[in-house]
Amino acid sequence: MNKPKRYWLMKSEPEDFSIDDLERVGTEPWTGVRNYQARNFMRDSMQVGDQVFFYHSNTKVPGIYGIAQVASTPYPDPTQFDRKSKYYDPKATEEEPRWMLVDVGFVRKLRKPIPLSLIRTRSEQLGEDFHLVRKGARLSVMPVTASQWKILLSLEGKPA
DNA sequence: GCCAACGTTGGC
DNA sequence: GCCAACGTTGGC
Repeated sequence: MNKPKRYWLMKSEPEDFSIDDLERVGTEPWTGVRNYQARNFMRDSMQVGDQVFFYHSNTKVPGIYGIAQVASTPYPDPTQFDRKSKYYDPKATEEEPRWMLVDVGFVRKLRKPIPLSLIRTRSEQLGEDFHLVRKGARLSVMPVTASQWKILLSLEGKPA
C-alpha cells in the first residue's frame, strides 16, 4: 500500500538560496538548520517524494515562490563539522552528529508567488496548527496538512 | 532547575 | 533599520 504523501514548508532567505538557485542546481542539501524542532522534522518525518513549499523569508515580498520535493533520506549536515563554515558546531562529532538534513529537489516555480499577506487572509481556513501565520513564527521547516496544501495551492495566481 | 541575558529570526 | 517574539545559554 502506498504511504500517504506528506507536505512541508521550508523557508530560505533568497539572498542566501532562492528557488531560482534550486532550479539551477536541481538538488541541494538543506544545510544550516540549527533548530531542534526543524531538525526533527527532517530527521524523523520526511520521506523521499514528500512535497515542499519553497518559502522566501526576510525579503521584500515574503511568501511561497515554488515547489520542491524531498530528494534524499536524512543524513548529517556536513557544515556542522566544517570549522570554516558559519554553521560549524563544535559540539557535533562525526560519531554523534547533532544536525541532520535532507536533499531538496526542484519541482517548479509558481506562476505567481503567494505572498504572506495573502496567506494571512486565509488564516481561519488554514487553522490554528498552521505555524507560518502564528505570532512570532520562526520555525524554518514545518509540516503542512493535505488540506492546508490544497488551500495554499489554490491561491496560486490569485491577486494579492 | 530557574530565569535573566543574549542572539537570532523575520515581518514591516 | 527597528523591534517583537522566541530559543538558547549559562550563572547561580
